Amino acid sequence: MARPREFDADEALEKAMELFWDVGYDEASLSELLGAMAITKGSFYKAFQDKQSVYLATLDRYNDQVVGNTVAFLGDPAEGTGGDRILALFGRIADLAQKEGDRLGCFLCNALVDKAGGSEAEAKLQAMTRRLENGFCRALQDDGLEETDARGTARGILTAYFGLRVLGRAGLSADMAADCIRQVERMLGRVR
Amino acid sequence: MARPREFDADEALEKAMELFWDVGYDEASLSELLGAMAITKGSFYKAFQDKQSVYLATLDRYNDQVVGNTVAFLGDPAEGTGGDRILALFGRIADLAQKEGDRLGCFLCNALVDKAGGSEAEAKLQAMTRRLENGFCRALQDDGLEETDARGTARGILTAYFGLRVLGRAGLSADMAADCIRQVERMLGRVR
DNA sequence: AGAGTTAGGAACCGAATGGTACAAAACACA
DNA sequence: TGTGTTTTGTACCATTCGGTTCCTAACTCT
Repeated sequence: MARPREFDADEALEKAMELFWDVGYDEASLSELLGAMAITKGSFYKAFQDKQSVYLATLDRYNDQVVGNTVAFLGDPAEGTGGDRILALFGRIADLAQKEGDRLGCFLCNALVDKAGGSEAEAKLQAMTRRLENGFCRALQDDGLEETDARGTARGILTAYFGLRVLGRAGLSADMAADCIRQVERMLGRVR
Repeated sequence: MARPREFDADEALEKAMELFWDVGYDEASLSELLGAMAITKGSFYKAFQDKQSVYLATLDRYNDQVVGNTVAFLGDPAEGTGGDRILALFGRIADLAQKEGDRLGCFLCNALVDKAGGSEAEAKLQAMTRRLENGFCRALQDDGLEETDARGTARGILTAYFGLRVLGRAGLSADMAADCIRQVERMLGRVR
């Protein structure tokens, strides 16, 4: 029984996430943020609390969507063995990074380095990291590895994952990516 | 034949590097920078050009000192085989990261994610990355690996290196670090 | 001691920062 | 067609940003 909102809050949050993902928290000024979200200051502060809470919301969004999809893919038996899924994930990331102009990297990884958003953001990021680790771990367990072995290997793979995403943001070359993936294969016991 | 400088420019640059290392480029405001360097604005702009050129100078400093030392260590036969040196380096990093309160990570890695300082900074960072890769590569060649094999493995190790440093900045646990190192051992062909 | 030169520090600059206040606009409902 | 409610946009806020100006202090050399 009042004036309806003229923008889609979810869509605006998506745009905000893309900006934070690209340039980080501080470098994303409020005016840039408003431009990306295609709303004005009034709507912004009416719909959300402030810049930081929008940042936290985008972290949640990344967790729900990107991390969620990734973990789901890692746990999907239809995509082959656990090892197959892990390698496929790395292949996708490498392909993405090689594309000219795509220098985003991983929002989780970038945000971990950024250290913005206070302790609340840090807690979210650690939870996301654990979730990713568990995704790798379960994929390995699907291949018959016992809990402790799978955990250890999963952590090694998680490390390689973050490393690859840093290099992707730095501008990864095709053969560099191929070499990285070959090492992941070695972690999976697939000697080549 | 004039008034001498009251501060050590090299020492001030060291402090500037520590600040950029910790919080990144944008988050390090000029006043914070001046506080860390223990000089006032007049001296700052007299001795250096501006904030960005100081940032670039700290990147050079990191390259000269930290990256230089690391590569020197990797190439020092007195420290054991090439594999020994690589594992020792990872062990040192893991120990450092586990220490409570040390959440700096690697300046090179942080700066790669930060994407600040323009194309000049980017060129320096890519050069540093290549230098590190070559350090790993030569260490592996010392163990008898041929050029192409060493190159591929070095890149995998470089990836693990960056991943470990991201996790270190995120707050690495002791067993997480141990698991990561175990995977590096696997890359080195030392099955365990 | 005096001249010449450079460092230091404070005042000042416009622009941009994140955030607030408020009036006008646009709707739902009676 | 009002009436009440919420959104929207604009004007405004103090603060901080990186950077400049300029005068004084401190030194070296003759």
